Amino acid sequence: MTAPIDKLLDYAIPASLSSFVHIGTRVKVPLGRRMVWGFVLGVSTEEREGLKPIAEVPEDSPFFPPHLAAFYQRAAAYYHHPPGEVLRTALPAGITGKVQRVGVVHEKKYHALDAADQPKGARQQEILSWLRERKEAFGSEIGAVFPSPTPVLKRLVELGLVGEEEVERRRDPFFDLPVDADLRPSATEDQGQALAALQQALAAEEFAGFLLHGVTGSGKTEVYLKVIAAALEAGRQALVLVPEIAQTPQLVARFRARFKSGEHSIAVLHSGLSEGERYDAWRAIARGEVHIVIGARSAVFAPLDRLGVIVVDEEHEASYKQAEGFRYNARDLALMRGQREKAVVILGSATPSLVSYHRSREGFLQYLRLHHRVLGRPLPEVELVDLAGRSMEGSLSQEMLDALESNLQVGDQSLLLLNRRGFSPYLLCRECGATFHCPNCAITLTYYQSRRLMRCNYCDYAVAPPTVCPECGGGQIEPEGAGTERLEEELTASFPEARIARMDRDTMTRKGAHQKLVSDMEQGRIDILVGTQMVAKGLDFPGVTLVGVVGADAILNLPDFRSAERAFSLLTQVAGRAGRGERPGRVLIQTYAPTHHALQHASRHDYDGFYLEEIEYRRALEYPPFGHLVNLVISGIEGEKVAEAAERFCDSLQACAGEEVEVLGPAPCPLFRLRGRTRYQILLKSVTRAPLHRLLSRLPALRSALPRTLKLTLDVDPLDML
DNA sequence: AGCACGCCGACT
DNA sequence: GTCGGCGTGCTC
Repeated sequence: MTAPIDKLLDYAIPASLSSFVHIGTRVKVPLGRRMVWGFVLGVSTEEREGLKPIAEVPEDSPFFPPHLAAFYQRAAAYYHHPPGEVLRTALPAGITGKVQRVGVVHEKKYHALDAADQPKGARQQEILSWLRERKEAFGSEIGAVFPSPTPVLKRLVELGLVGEEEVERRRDPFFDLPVDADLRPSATEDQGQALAALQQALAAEEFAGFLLHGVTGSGKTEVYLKVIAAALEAGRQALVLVPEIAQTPQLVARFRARFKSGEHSIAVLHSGLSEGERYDAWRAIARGEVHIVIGARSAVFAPLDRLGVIVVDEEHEASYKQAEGFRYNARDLALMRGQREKAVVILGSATPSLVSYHRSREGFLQYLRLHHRVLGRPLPEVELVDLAGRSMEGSLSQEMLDALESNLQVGDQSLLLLNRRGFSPYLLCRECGATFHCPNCAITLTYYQSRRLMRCNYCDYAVAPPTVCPECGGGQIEPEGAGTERLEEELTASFPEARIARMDRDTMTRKGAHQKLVSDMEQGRIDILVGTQMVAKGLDFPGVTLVGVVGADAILNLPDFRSAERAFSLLTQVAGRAGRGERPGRVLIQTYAPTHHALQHASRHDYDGFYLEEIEYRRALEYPPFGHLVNLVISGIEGEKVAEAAERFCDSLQACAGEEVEVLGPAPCPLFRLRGRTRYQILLKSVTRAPLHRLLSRLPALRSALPRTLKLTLDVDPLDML
């Protein structure tokens, strides 16, 4: 059922429906007093008393091939999440709700019949001879050549010269987009070696997991393209996961360029699709018409039947983890799926997650390295700018200003990273020190000068900034610290002649905004691009020779055991944006902690050095990859009750836990209040997974002791614990 | 989730 | 004497 019920329910198959009910079919069934949508995960011929019958099987079934039923259930079991909710996440939206919001769209398709007759009308002759040439065509295709052809076609059908049929039409937003020219560079030596290993594994038709570790600009995409071509050649299919499609238009464009010929169909799944487009893409995949699926994390559930290759690009990205509801990690599920379907799984990254790198050293993943940038381009030189003891007027040091100035002089582009949205992270009363907090969340309100408001970045609460301090009545309320909006303003003041643009969640909301900014950068219409971590990802601008990181410390200082890893990875990624063209790049990182190991190793492009140092911290604390974590969050409106219940719940967990599982907490979450709810967390830690899963399987029983007004959320393998 | 049941206070 | 608040339990 698409309801949060922990178990699967059994229904009788009425004789009249028996030939339509298979694994993967969508069915309407009675549940209590209502009718709900469900999906068939298993079929049995055994007779059983007392089952309610399936009420209806719609025409658009089946939705997924039989072997995926087991995969979905495995995912549900691993994350201890109700199978129905898993299906709701996995399948396209709009088919499981009360109202059927999407449906099949039909279109007329015409074909010339075998008849020598010529019609009398000129228009009829014109269209018929065109159609005889083409053999068959959709109504819309004919309409594109001849204006309003429908009445003419109707007459031709009546005359028996043309046949028509209703066919299902796939809504495809990429259908009309122009395709770039395909460049097929020959493989470098590194790429050749990686490809040989991958193709051998593909030919073996067994599961094989790879970590493709290639510095930025080393040509990982070309490796993906070539392996996928080999898989298609062998009659198998490919699944490509990317962190966020909207941010990787260049990658999608290269796939479309390479596989544009009619024989291979690509489906692109992403959050920007309408429900109808998503539904159509899903159905086309389920019918076996699609050979390559490119998509964000939920594409890991796509109903491909003969998978040969799964690519997880930028595997270290946190966006592979769904942060609410069914909290799965698409990278981990991709490995699970690859094992079940005997596919080759490639995790690609310039900065692999510590966990994946560790798994490659342990032998679970085969390690492939691309050492060099293509065309022998050098990695940029990185300098750390120590801010300690300086007084700066704005956010930028003299070194940074000088570097920007000289880059402007020679006409090169610069990229500045500041991982903070808005104008300033908070407003401060100069007289009494008051700051302004979100009433729903334990966080200061970010000040947005352009819109004259203070906004919570977590719950979107917004309010006009006060002109007098509500605490002391003083009138000196000023922004403290800087976000991208303020940085953009500072730059405009320092470099009035420069063309400056900003890229963050606030400027990228309009449809096509991202595309426009990318093309402006590519065409050299921007001198300085300011942005949040968005600018660090997936973009390839050959004109950028200077990258500046304005506040490295904001990334380092999050209260999370992974903050060093995240900082190393983000800094390395953004540094890799410099010098991808003909001229070498340069990177400046401003920090108050220049000796931090993440910064030191990032500045030397030394992944292994970082790994060897960071892995010892993890080992000492039994954090991943040495221990496995589950984060339990108990939340509710009334803070007192939550604290009390969390305490009691923790005790009962402790009582069940046994020796191997450590139960830590309860502790207030770093975001103690979020969207009006008070939150406590309990962390479970274990060196092996089995005892952890045993404890979690007792959770439904333990949960019933919690008051129903409180919510318990469960996060297996959490990525952040805020 | 969504629906029914059941137990308490406030009203015609 | 009944209407409706929400805490609790169940759904093949």
